[in-house]
Amino acid sequence: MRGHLDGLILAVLEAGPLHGYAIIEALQARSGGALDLPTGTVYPALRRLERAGSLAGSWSTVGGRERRTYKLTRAGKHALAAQRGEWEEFREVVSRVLSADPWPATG
Amino acid sequence: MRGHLDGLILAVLEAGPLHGYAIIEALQARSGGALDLPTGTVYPALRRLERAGSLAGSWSTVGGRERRTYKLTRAGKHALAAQRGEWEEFREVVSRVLSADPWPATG
DNA sequence: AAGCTATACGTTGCCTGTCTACATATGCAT
DNA sequence: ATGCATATGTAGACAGGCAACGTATAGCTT
Repeated sequence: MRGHLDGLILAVLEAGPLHGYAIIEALQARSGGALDLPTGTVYPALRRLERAGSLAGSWSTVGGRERRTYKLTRAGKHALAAQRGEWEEFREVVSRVLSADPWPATG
Repeated sequence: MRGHLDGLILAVLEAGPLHGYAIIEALQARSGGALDLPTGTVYPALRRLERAGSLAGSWSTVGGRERRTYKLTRAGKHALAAQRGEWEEFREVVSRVLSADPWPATG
């Protein structure tokens, strides 16, 4: 996801807290199946976001299985807003350069 | 530029061959000043693209200064088309997930 | 002549993010 | 017992991007 993973994770947690496995499924669902991120990508990212203060994690046991549920912190919401802004800017710049007319100064 | 740099470089070379320094300036111009890429980013990328067969480089001397001018190869044009396709997909997925309604199933 | 800026090339070495592969454990169905 | 879905995680490799550094010429100013 080339540096945009953090934003995506924060975005799916905006609707409410989820645990890691559910986050992977949520990303899959929201992307229409396009995003199938391996645990080796997502779990470290969650740790990273927690360490950064964007997420708060807590353990619970559901049906004999251990779960670590993450929720957005206030800082996380700000981070999400920032990520959305940065994404818009990034998107615009890349789209502009990528689709620039190959004919310089036609008229 | 997180993995999209190659596409941007190929895109500015679509209009015609340029040397490294001019590529940096072209990216700056096309992005409205947003992109100010350091040489440590661009020159290795050019080498990489040449090694990959997307660019063909040639030396020349202009005004006593050495220049390495790069032009798109046929493979490079295909690579550019592929990059554009990938970008569209990437853009759609990220935009969708990032801007997904926080209210699941409103009605 | 000395110094500065713009032009033009490049490398080295670090940091970060991502992924593959591996490791662990439970519940449930067969 | 075997296998699958659920659920967590780590270790190690790899690649891209960047800051910092290094080299050199042309041209202008002082």
